[in-house]
Amino acid sequence: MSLESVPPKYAQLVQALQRRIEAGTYPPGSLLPSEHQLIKEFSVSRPTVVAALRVLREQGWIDSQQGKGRFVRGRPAMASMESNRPGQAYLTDPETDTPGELVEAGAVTPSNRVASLLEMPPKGRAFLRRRLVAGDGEPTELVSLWLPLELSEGTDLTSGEPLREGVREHLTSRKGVRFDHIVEQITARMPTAQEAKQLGMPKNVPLLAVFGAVRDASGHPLAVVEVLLPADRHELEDAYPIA
Amino acid sequence: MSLESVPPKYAQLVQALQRRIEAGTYPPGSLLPSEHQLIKEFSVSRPTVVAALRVLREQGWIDSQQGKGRFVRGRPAMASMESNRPGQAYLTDPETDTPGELVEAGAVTPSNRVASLLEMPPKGRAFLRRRLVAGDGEPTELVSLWLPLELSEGTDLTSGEPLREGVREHLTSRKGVRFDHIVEQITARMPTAQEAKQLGMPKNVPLLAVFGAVRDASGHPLAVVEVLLPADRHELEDAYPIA
DNA sequence: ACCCGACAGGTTGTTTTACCAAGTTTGAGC
DNA sequence: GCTCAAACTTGGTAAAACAACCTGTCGGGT
Repeated sequence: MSLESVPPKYAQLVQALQRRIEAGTYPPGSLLPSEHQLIKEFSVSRPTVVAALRVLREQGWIDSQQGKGRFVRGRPAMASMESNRPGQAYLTDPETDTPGELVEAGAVTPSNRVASLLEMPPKGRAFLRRRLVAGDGEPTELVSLWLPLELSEGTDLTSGEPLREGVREHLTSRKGVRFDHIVEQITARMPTAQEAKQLGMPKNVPLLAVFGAVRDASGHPLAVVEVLLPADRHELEDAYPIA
Repeated sequence: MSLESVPPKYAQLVQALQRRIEAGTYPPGSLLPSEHQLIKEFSVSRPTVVAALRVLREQGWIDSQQGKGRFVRGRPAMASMESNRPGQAYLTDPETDTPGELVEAGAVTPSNRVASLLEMPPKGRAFLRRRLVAGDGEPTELVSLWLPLELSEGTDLTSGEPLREGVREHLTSRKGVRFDHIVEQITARMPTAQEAKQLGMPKNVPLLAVFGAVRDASGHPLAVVEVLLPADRHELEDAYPIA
């Protein structure tokens, strides 16, 4: 009983072509062999070849143009670029992984913006956990997490101790909620006196404020994360393909 | 000579099934009709049905399980949220589509940041095209495009006239370059006196500055787009799934 | 000599028919 | 009640045909 099952033919073809592109046999910009040539070389049928080429196109390795052929684009550039979304790290990594200091944990009346992102009434109350994250011994980020009160009950978020697991993992196991996607808003503003003091930054330097509204698959808001970054020391970087 | 070409059958099937899922005919969690049932109902062949269902699965509408069937997951949460990347619109849409005013077009010595993103020597020269984009009769964005000099030669970008096609299309047809992806940096700073004047904004409001380095498939830089937004009037919004 | 259209041959895109393999459920027969 | 075969499901492969599109070549005309 051989446990290793052979992959489908079209998947084997995908791998073979990827290897040739990476090895330079098919350099970027060149024309790939036509379907008919691939059929002959690999002794497979046309649907198999087309299935393999469709995968390669959807993954960004090649481009196809009706009437002309298929062009090599090279290894998809986005493969190794992991999105470095601020706030996402806070949701997945334990607080004990990054040095920092808990500055607030308790029920508050959130700002209108946060209340709106949580889809709660303007003067209602929510749970806030705020943490000053340090890097190289200096404070660098002020991270705030707002939750509906009922989501915070029975969790370790209300304690003053650093979390030993990520917020996402904690809420999933304790409350059974499923994070699905984040709606992110980025804006800039001048810091308040308190924020400037906490972050150890000049008062005339703007702040980058990133709001992340965490939602479940149906779009219902679960939490809001705000990350405040002094603009003179940090910036956001991201990479994405052009359609 | 009917200009409206009919979409392929499998695409029609995709739309029909999407409408039924949205209408609740196929509620989330339920079992979709089997391939055979869909073949009979829509009078198409099995590969056509399979192609449509493959698209739906890749887009996250349904789940499939060999031997059991296909389950409805519901409208994918990210479907309607199109990434609203600033700068991307400038690259794809004709300048004549948006009201605005060309404020600069010529060779300059770019800032260190732009030179670095273009991977050119610090004191070299590049072509700059800068446009003040208006909305509701007020200036709202200052969009700048830097190109290596050799990429600007022989294009309509050097003229003072508004472009009648997108920058990407223009450069692709004239110079044969292929845009592949963008590396984006977001930062905030105070406006210069000239920027504040051009944008009609107070001098004490910060600017959101978005740098987009356009690259080809091999990572070679092709152009840099900078979008300046007054932070009191605009912010960036985006949505993305959590892995 | 030059230009332009028709045409042939190549390419990918879409659809159909057919068959086999593999996983799941059901029910008939023991 | 248990076993196992039949009937369902989706996954994969093969062979064929037509359509749409691009690019040359070969004309004929100017």
